[in-house]
Amino acid sequence: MDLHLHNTLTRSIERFVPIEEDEVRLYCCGPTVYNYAHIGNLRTYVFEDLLRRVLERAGYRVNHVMNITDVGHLTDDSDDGEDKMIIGARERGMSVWEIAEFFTDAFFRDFDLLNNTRPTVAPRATGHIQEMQDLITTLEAKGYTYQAGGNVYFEIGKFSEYGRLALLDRQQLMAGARIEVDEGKRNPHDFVLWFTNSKFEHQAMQWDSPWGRGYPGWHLECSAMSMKHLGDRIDIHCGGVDHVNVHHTNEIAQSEGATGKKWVNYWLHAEFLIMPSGRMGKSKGNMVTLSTLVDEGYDPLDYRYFLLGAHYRTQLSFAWDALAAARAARKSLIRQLQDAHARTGLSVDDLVGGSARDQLGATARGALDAIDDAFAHDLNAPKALGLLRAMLNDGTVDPADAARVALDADRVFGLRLVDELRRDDELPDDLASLIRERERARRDRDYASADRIRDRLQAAGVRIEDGPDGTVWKRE
RNA sequence: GGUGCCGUACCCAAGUGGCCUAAGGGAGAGGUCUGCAAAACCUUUAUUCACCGGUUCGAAUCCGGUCGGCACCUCCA
Repeated sequence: MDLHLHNTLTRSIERFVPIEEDEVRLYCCGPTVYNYAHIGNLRTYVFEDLLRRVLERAGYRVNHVMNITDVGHLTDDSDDGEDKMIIGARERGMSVWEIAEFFTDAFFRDFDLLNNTRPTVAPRATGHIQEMQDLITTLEAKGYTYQAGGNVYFEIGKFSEYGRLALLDRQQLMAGARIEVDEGKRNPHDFVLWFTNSKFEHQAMQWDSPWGRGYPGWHLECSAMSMKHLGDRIDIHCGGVDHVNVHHTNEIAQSEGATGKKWVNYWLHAEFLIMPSGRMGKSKGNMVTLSTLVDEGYDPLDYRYFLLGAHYRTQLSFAWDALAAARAARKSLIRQLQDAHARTGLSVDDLVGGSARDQLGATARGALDAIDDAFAHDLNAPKALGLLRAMLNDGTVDPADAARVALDADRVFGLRLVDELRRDDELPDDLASLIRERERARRDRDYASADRIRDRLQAAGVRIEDGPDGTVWKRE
């Protein structure tokens, strides 16, 4: 399986070649834990999970690091901002440490509900203050920094490659277009490596440092933790597109400035989920969380299916209609799979285990190959999903083959299709006897009783379908 | 001002120059089945890819332009 991925560095799709033959070093920008993740944030994590699953399918061992940023960051980049963690803490009446823990737990709950694979390591920024300070010391020794107004800055003018990722022209950058210019900066795009408390008396999280008591700048943790857990050079770094211009651009400057080596070989960025009112954000008042979807009666996997229906590099508009369509589509996919399974008479384990490619019929094998090709071509999940549906619609494919291909492909889709089949394997005795009772009633043409029993089963989450071959039941 | 993305059926959406007289899903319509219901299944819905030029034997796909939508350049996936 030859992987091709879109690299933001070159704005083109490149063949993926890892540094080590069998292993991939993957760093994903994680959450800042001062509030709930919204479904826009979650789109990026589902994309990263897709990437990870495809890498593993291609045979790589993935060392996947995702940071938890539990240090507050300013509300904006000017020096008079307030720490987001403090705002969150004040609003909820908790300490900043409690806030961080609370929202980290909430984050991983959503993460799991979407069936994302947990990272190998999820390091916390507050646990890496020393590493960040060491990084500053290194940069200082190499002449990339200066101090002004109590803060330590990175001087972008000293890093000749600055802005290459974002294709920024330094002459064209609009200084202070939308933000206050920090008087202390030599260049408006210089950024803070270390804040001291000289200007922030209310900062709740502070640490001693060679530059005074304070806290780290917000780009620093990713560089420091990536280097600590993955080494000086990594294969892939990913995050949302909004990070290209500032966050990742600055991360590159400080990382490569410190090591003198090329830091990241492939940059992958997920496009945004867009609300009808524009970008989602707390301040815009258009924030939707996974809990919102669940409260509206959706399964988190309906949202995952919705996301899989669009390529990660295209903006996706959120709409309740579209989510409802995804739910219906996921249901019908499960139904097709259940039917295929039922026609084989095989156990679920037989179908999961025996998916050796060369034992499949030609059509099924061709479909599986095409699905893998789609995954390998810059993670084209929507195409792969279409191919899977087309194969399931193809009446000439042996049902056992169809089920095997579906379950195999689902190791990448992550829709828990195996679990859906297993749920059908057994029915509690009381419900089973109700079904038998209803069958007798129907034989006796006592349709009133039969309908009453059907309603009871429905209430218990079991749907009854009377077909030409008898009655079958399905879990709702 | 800079940097990108996008415009494909009623809606979402894939499309890696010829297998595209364009996947897949949703919704709609008609039908089969059925005590009823539900589900399922079948049929059906773009000779066309915003528009105009160009390159090519050949373009939805490449190039240029026009119109329209969106995002980033503020912490923000």
